[in-house]
Amino acid sequence: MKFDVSHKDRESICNALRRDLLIGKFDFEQPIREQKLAERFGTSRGPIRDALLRLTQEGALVYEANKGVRVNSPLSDAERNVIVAMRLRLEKFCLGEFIRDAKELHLHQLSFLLERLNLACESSSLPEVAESDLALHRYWVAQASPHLESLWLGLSVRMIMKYSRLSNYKQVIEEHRKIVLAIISRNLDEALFYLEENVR
Amino acid sequence: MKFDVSHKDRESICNALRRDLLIGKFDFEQPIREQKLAERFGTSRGPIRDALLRLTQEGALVYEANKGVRVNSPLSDAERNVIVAMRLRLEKFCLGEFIRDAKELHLHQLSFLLERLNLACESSSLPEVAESDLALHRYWVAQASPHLESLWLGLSVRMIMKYSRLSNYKQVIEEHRKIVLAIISRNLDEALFYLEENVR
DNA sequence: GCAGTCCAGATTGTTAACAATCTCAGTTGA
DNA sequence: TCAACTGAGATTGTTAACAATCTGGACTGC
Repeated sequence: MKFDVSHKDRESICNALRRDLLIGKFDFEQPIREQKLAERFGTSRGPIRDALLRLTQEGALVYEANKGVRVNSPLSDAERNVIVAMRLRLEKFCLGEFIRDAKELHLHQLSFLLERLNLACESSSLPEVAESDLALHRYWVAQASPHLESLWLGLSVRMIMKYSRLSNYKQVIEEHRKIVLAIISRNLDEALFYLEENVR
Repeated sequence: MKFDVSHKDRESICNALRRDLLIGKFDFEQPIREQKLAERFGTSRGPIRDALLRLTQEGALVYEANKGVRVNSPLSDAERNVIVAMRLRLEKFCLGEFIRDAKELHLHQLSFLLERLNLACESSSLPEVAESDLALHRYWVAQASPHLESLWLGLSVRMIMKYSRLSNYKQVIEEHRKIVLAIISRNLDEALFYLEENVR
């Protein structure tokens, strides 16, 4: 397993921008300029365009011909409800598969990701909390179905951009601790219950 | 080698490739080469990369670092069921919004798209049928919520790539005629019923 | 004043050349 | 024999230059 901390490849650029969008670093509707990002990441505009195009397809940005991309406008409450329902439908399926198939190694990895979230909350770093939160959920999704992973990511980012209720760190930790404990004891119903409580 | 000079902008390239993928022109797992597509569309590799990246995010293709993209592997039945459920959740919401807000103009446009599907079926052209089918559904989704349009597109493409049951043209026409008639008479329950019958 | 025109700077769109990486057949040497 | 190495060709990754388009403000003629 390898970790990419460099900020030079496309994946890392995309992740860094996604995190900025998640924590509300940019305003809704704000235009995003390629040249500025190219300077920030120390590359040419090519890889930047790749990352922006990808975030556009995820729904975080919106593209207009010959005008580039800007941050997408916020969802209506009704639209957000639909997205939440879709994410829950997807993530519950993955959680079921995960609990059925997870080996000891995977459960241990879950504990590790929970601990990472714990540390992020204790240091009160919003970017770290947002990323650790997503990474934990993403783990069981990716393990259960790589096919559905990028779809899940788009839904989650779009959800969180609307209401970032990650400010109550104590509650964040408590909710995820309940989910992970239920998974480790392979109690599907309990895990689904706490997942719904956390996501909705 | 045949040139597709009528399709030069990124959107058109993406649409042309998506149609090829929908009708099964490429095998699952088959690698897609940038240079070959660049020659086909008469452009350089830049715009081709944009289109491939977008189709990757939609889930039709899959990317591997330094190896390019290949056609994604087929979904399992369980994964497809999840996708179908998500698409229905999304499209039913949009259909509700559409029936509530549609003006005479929009209903007329619906009739036009239905007629286009009709002609495609009569000429037994699979690419045309696939495209007209998607265009019809896409219309009420886009009218109801531009925010959700690209999400819907990804779900639909991924669904259809697994089972292309578009071979029974007579049934395709009949199913969509029922949906459109229900929409025009603003009968939501009936429209939702026929939509579920058609999608699932 | 004001609608219309025009220009210059800013920004995105495209291209070709080059760099980095992968693939795979052919070779080597134990 | 066969595992490991090697190198040429194929393919993707990146870059800088150039083309096309948009934007905003100054200018013009009325």
